[in-house]
Amino acid sequence: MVTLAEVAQHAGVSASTVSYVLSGKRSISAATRTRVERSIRQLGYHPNAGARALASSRSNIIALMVPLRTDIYVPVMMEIAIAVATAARTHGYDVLFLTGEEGPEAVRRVTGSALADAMILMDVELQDERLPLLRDCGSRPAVLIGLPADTDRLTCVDLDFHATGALCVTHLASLGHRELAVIGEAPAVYERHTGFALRTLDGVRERAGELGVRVLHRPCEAGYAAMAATLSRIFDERPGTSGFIVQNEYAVEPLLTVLRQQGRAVPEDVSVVAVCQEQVAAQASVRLTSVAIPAQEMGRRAVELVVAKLTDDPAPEVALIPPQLTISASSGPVLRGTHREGAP
Amino acid sequence: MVTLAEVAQHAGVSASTVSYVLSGKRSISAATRTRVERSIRQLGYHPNAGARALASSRSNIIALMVPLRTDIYVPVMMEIAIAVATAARTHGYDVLFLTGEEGPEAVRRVTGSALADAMILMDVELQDERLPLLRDCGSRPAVLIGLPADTDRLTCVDLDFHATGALCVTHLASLGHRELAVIGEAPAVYERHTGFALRTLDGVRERAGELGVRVLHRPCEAGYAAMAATLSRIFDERPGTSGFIVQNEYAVEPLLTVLRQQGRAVPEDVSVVAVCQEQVAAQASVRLTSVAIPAQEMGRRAVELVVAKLTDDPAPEVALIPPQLTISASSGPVLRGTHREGAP
DNA sequence: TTGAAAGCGCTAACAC
DNA sequence: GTGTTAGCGCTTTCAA
Repeated sequence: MVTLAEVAQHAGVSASTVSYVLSGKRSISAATRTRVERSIRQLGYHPNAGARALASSRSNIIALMVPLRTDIYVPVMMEIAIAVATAARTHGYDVLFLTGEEGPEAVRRVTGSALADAMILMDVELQDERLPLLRDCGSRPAVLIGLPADTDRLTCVDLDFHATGALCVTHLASLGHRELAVIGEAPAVYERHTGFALRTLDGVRERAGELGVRVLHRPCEAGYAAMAATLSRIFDERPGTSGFIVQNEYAVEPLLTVLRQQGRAVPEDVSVVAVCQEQVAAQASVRLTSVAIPAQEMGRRAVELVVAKLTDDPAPEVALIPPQLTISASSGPVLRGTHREGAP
Repeated sequence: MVTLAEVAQHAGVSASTVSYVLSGKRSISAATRTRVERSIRQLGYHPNAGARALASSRSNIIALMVPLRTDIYVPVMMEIAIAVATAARTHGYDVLFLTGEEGPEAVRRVTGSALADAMILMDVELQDERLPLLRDCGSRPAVLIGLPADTDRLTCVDLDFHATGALCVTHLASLGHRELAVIGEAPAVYERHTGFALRTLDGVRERAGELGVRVLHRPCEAGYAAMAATLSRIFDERPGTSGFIVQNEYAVEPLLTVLRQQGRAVPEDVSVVAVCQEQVAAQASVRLTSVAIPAQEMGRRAVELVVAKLTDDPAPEVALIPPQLTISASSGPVLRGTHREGAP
């Protein structure tokens, strides 16, 4: 293993000079810098991470806590995780991959051992048990991807799901739809008070109230059978339903398929607006009007906020990303008054 | 920050005693151990990771390199990653999350800086450019999830895809199918010589040769349009095709849908066997006869192998997991000689 | 069964 | 612009 001392000797300078060439924390003459850099390259020197962390009390590691659950759509989680890792590297950080399994204990362990300089948490619940810990140890900054109920002294990034819900309703209402249904995430997601699902619903209801349209909300498990059952109940209760908002990637294709089987054409008979990953909207059997989950941007901004807090020390803030509606083939104006029962 | 020295003082023992209580590397009297443990708890002590890494030259971190690509099914990647992280924790390791983006340079960086004690690589290609580096620095063990062309001095874990391909053919042939088609991964996956896709194909062809059945292989992009085109070509070329092997999670549902649209009933007219994640097989619109990708087991075994190499120093080995065929509703005996063109 | 002390490789004052 | 040096907090000989 090549050490800094060996590089220093090889270049004929002191250890601190090598260190400063590496960190750029003080000015170095061009000649010295060149010499040192050549030695580094020739010897294949890599600074020892442990030593550096010990001496500087900075590990250059950001911990990322991902949920273990798979009822929230996995590709989005992965897209965020990869965006975090990629963005972190551009700032000189590596990413430690923690699963939610350990719960709050992981926060204690990682901050306590100075393993990571900061944390990014995904899948935050409204009353998350990890939050008190994060609020305290202010020295180790944290950024949440998601929005808890109380954001006091917390930094958060998320899609503005409230605005997203409202936007979907506005779009459908503008096409003339007066009876809407929200096909939601699996019941478990609501039961554990996941912020994004509830906030979307709030936005939907608020705007629906303003515009005088009716809304029915139904959580939905993955799969075709579950979807068929859900749709039956919806049309039983509200036969006039003509607009769907679906926030559940696993439910998108089942929804389209079951509607087709029932002889309801999209968008002639019913319109569908999805809140989902862009790829899902594009590859569905009907190209979907949708609000995309900006996973990459969320990951990238989380890193930027973390790095900012590590560098300066700005006030906590909540960064909400405005939703963008992409209008495509699954939504259109109300065309027919009645649904042709049993039509092919 | 509480240090080991403070714990020692609080417990009235020397620093080394505290260290040995923690590591268990020498015997400690029950009384001393109790006293030290109490102090640790009272003071909320967590060993400093950097200091520990520096002194012991072990970081207790395993680096996991995940692919950036999303043409291989993301939920499987995530399942493996989570299994790795979970298994690693049970052995006292944390996981560093590296994306393939940096390529071989990441290997150099992580091993050079002693950031990680070992590496696990996913999405290995037949001729992977990271392999030479791994073979060299023998001190830092590596385990591949996947199988490159040359496994000399390398440790690998993977599903036995060759046997998987053979197993699928055997099953379909035993049901009387004589003309098979393989719906494969996206062309890009084959073009970059990804081992698992090619090995499956080898297994399919070998067994098909032995059993005298014909096989057509078609890579397939995600989406319904691509699938419709692919199926047309297959049935044009081999109208008698009655058995499908699909190895592409993104293609599963499109395949079933397009077959249905063409009036080909599953399994009455054609049988389908999938090589895919268990969840996909279970939630498809027809419950699929399939060989599951044992993602969790792969992740877990990769960690076990890494830990073993870190502990003892066993010879490199290749661990292939035998495939398990689950017979379900999508495969059955050949029933009809001819396909009813245009039937509903 | 325990303690004392010498590093591990690097950073960052403090000197010049 | 550069060198000297005192730690950072832990592990692990060596001694007792």
